[in-house]
Amino acid sequence: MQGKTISQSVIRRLPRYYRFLEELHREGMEKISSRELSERMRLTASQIRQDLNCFGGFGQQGYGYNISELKDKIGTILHLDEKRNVILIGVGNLGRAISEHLDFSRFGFELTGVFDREPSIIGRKILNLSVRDVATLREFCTENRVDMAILCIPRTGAQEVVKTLYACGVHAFWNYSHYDILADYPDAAVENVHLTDSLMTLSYSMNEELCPTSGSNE
Amino acid sequence: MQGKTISQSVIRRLPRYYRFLEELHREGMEKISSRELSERMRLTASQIRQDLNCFGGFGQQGYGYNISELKDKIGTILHLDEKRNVILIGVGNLGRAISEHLDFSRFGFELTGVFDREPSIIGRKILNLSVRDVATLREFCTENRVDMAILCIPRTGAQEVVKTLYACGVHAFWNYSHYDILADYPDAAVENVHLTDSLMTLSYSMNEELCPTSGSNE
DNA sequence: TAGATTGTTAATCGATTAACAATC
DNA sequence: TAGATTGTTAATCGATTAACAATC
Repeated sequence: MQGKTISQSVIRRLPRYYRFLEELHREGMEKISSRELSERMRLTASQIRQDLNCFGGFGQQGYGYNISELKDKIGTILHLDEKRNVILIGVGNLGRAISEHLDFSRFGFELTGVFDREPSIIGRKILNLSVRDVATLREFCTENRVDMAILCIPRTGAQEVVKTLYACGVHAFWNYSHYDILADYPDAAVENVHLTDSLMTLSYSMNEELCPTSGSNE
Repeated sequence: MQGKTISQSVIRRLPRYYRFLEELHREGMEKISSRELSERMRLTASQIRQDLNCFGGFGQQGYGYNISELKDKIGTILHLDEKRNVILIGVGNLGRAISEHLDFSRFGFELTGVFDREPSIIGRKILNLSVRDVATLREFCTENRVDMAILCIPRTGAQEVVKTLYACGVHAFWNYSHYDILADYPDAAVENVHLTDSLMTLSYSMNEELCPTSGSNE
């Protein structure tokens, strides 16, 4: 379908476009030009048109872009309209927060299984699901379709769990652990969330002089 | 001190260097060459040397880099050795998870205040801190030094809170809300964490054919 | 010293921006 | 039709990679 492969830079901007378009749609706006969108998103109109044209001509000369239509088009590109089953491994603070805080269904995901290895946690309820023993993971994945796994466990546990999951055909991971999945499974779909990296980046920038005007070149 | 400004691409790689060096240090390794580090991190040796040389010559010809020393140098660049006070706004699932899951002290941060607006939550304990009424935020920030705020509240609440905080001199934000702080305060130090963007990116990549070998150019 | 590996300059590559013809 | 704004090509910019002289 797509002629060329899409660069990572473009892909990483798509969710942001989607969020902005969702918001504009909610506000009742019908159309928008690349110029106006560029001002709101603080990027260039050129970039927006380039990005969108990776996927086809979604706009109309002299008019702009239909917001609702464009939002849906990007949603389709992101596969948000497909139903996928997700399981969560690790029901600590983070796992519980992610599963209860995020509305997965907005993105086509449904949480269908929740696992932990702590006996004291197994059997508890998370949303409408009772926490299963991670020892039964293989069994669960063979009996149920699982499209993606969220890993909220430490690095060591993650390696073991991914091995099991990958063997069962689960090749997509939302990885909050620091285990480097791609090193072992280069063809897996992996999205790493390194909260500590983000915190360190902030740490760097908060102490830099925030004076873009001071241009001493000596 | 620094001759040139450091590009965002370089800065974003620093935490990852730090993590890898920490791990190598823990494993007891003493020195490493840019080539070996490049293999472990899956990037080029050139890039590593370029990146590090933005901040000075940390290596030694014919030898490589001293791991412990380099780790500390990068830690200093990231200001991880400075003590900063942090407050958390919003003690829902996410706020609680972040404050209890992450060890802030590893990065020089100390959590000194926790706020919410829900009467049912105010007064509860998070770590060793009892949750304060967000109405007392201004008071707290004038009486105590606050270097950074973590925002785990919805967009609407965030706008209000940032206004108060910014006026009190808090100019750094770890922002889990979808409120666009930089639009209103362009000189603030902001690190946005958009978990949903990450999820959408994964959604995109998990359905792409993961066949880098298939090179049909038609 | 010879070997290894950095620091740094030059070459390449890719991503962003600018420009403008196409077209609604 | 005239005006607006896209889609797309060309120009620019920045980041990555390669190469190699400096040096431990």
